[in-house]
Amino acid sequence: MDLSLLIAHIAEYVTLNDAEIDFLSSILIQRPFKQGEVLIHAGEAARYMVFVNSGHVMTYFTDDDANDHVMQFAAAGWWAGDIYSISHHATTKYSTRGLGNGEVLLLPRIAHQQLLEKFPAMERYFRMHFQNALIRQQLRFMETHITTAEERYQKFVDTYPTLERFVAQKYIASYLGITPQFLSRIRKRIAEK
Amino acid sequence: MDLSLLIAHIAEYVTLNDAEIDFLSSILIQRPFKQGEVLIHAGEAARYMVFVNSGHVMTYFTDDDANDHVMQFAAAGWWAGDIYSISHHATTKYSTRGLGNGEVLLLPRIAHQQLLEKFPAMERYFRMHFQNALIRQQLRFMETHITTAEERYQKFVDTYPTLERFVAQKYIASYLGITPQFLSRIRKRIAEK
DNA sequence: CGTCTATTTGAATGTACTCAAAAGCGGTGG
DNA sequence: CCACCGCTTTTGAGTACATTCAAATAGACG
Repeated sequence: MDLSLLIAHIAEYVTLNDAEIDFLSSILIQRPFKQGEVLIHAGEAARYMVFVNSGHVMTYFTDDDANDHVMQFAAAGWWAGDIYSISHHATTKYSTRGLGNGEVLLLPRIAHQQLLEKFPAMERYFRMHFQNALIRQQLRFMETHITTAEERYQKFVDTYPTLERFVAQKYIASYLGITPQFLSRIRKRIAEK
Repeated sequence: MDLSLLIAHIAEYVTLNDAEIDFLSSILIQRPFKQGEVLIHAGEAARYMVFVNSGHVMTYFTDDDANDHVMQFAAAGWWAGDIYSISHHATTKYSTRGLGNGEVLLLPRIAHQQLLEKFPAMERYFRMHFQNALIRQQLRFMETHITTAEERYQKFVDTYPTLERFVAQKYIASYLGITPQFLSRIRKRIAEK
């Protein structure tokens, strides 16, 4: 199993010893996926944290009118999924789906708790990880207040230049908080420049 | 110094021993504030984490056109302020200001780091705190995508029923991501029902 | 090739914004 | 105590950004 990406990610925050790496490698589950495959289904009890090893995934929820709302796109080297359901052990409202082919590492909920209890370094790692995730989320939130949809789309293209090849525009629209029709018009406007 | 609120908040997640409580009490700074007083100024190096002991505060940034954008309201028992600047030791773009009279506890940046290094329980506490803060922030973000301004205002009133007495409507409007004029119209519409 | 879904385009509509002015409100000084 | 000043809130009119509904076109996949 290839843990190098995850270990590199952790090493940005804390130094791991061999015992920690061994434990990690003993609890993680390798899970390849294909284009469009759903890895976590809404309605399930949340059993796993999801780390993207290669490719991309998206986490989204489906409302009563069967419209999907994308919470997050995650590229290789990112954590994905619905933290709420993991931390509260509740059924999740969010599904996580592969975009293109790739692979995720699944960290079972119980194993995650053991990891945190056994290894202070891992507690520290996740503290820093959540702290930074919160910072990014706050930034994204503030930006939606002060930018137009066109500016957000431009920024999205800059941030995820490869993603448009794998994911339907309607999901990008949803991620940006606009309708697919309006994204189509934005793209037309940009193309005409 | 009254640490009871903070200790109660921590106790929701972890159990503290006397050494931890003593250390906490030795590093925290009590800081009363009056209506409208600015506790953290944008442009400063971020020196403190801010815990609200009584009253309310808001954290906001001021754009080039001198418009304020409210990131967060915090009631007693909440942490406030710009985590980014604390964790990256950068000057902050956000100010934090008292609403009504009250008191905050300031946790100096360095002391916070010592706290995390010395006491695994505190590392655990902040991991859980940031994790939950991230969950709430994600929820708030998704909700802005699928609700109208009127629904968000209604929810705001339900969540912070006392806050409207202390804070100018234009700040509530900013928090909701709308203009003060439009909030005024929303309130009129609701009153007519 | 045919079917299903996604995207594009058009037209009408709605939500929220901008600009502008009036009214309200709170504090300060004469 | 009240008159004035500055700031907030309200109201009005016009506008822009984004949505909805509907239909046509394009793409993907068996």
